[in-house]
Amino acid sequence: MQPDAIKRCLAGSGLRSTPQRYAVMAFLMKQAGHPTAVEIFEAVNRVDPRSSRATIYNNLRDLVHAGLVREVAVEGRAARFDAKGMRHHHFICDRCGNVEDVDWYDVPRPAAASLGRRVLRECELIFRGLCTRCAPRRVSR
Amino acid sequence: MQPDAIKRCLAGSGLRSTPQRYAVMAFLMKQAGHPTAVEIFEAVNRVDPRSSRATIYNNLRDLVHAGLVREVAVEGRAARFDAKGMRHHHFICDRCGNVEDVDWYDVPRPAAASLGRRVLRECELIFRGLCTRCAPRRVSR
DNA sequence: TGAACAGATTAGATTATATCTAATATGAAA
DNA sequence: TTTCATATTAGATATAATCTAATCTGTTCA
Repeated sequence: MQPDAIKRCLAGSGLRSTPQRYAVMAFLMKQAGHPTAVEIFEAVNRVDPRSSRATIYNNLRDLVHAGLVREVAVEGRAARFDAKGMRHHHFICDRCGNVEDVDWYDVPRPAAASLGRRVLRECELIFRGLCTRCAPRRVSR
Repeated sequence: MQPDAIKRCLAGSGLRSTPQRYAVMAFLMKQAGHPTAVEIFEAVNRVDPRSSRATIYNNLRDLVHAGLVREVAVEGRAARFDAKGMRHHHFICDRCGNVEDVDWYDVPRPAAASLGRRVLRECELIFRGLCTRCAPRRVSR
């Protein structure tokens, strides 16, 4: 069990462990950034068991549905994915579309009255602006 | 809201007032929901000056860039748009993808340390779950 | 008022992203 | 092992958005 945390993780969510699915999960867990489906496709195929595009998308859908992976929609660009490790918020760059993590802190929930009959599953806080690479260097003044 | 207000609004953002652009803005301002680009395309063309798909997308891009309209990316679905009227948060339905408004309340900003060199423009709070139509009806009353 | 022209519009092609199909293969339970 | 529900595959298809290059138009200013 301890030798393979990923397999346990998949089994615990009722997902069969296949080389392709395992590779996607392993890649996302060791990855610091927030790759797109195509980037994941290329990365896992660079190693070995060749995964088709459909398999990557299928597995990402299943992993998101199982709550192991988070999908971040970015307007005008491909969605990005990350393994749900430590809780965190997301910063999306206006300029390059990159997604970066921001330390997690608690967010106040809305008043019951403004939710009405809606069933709240989660609150997501997204920051927008210029990411580390796109922000202008500070100029002494 | 008088028709002139829209023209002033556009001019104030350095945007020329054209029948097509005006129609997009007018539609979004009188619209309670969060239509997709295609829905806007169909709605404004149902009235009169025929707008091409490209014009709808161009104008939406310009209006978003001018800060008059907000774009909401929804994973796996088309983006949705609304005129920035009163500040509000968004609720995205897990099941149908609909976007609904939630009363606005202030969100605490992250600590400067966790932003680093990043330039923060805005904080966006997104709620997820089941929308009014998709939530199961309450049994007891 | 009416040129002039920067900016806007157009139809349709193109690109980008994601899903579907149906034939085949495989993990894991028994 | 055998079994079979589940997963994978290549390629086609669907959907969302952008691009192209020809044409048109709002606004400015003489």
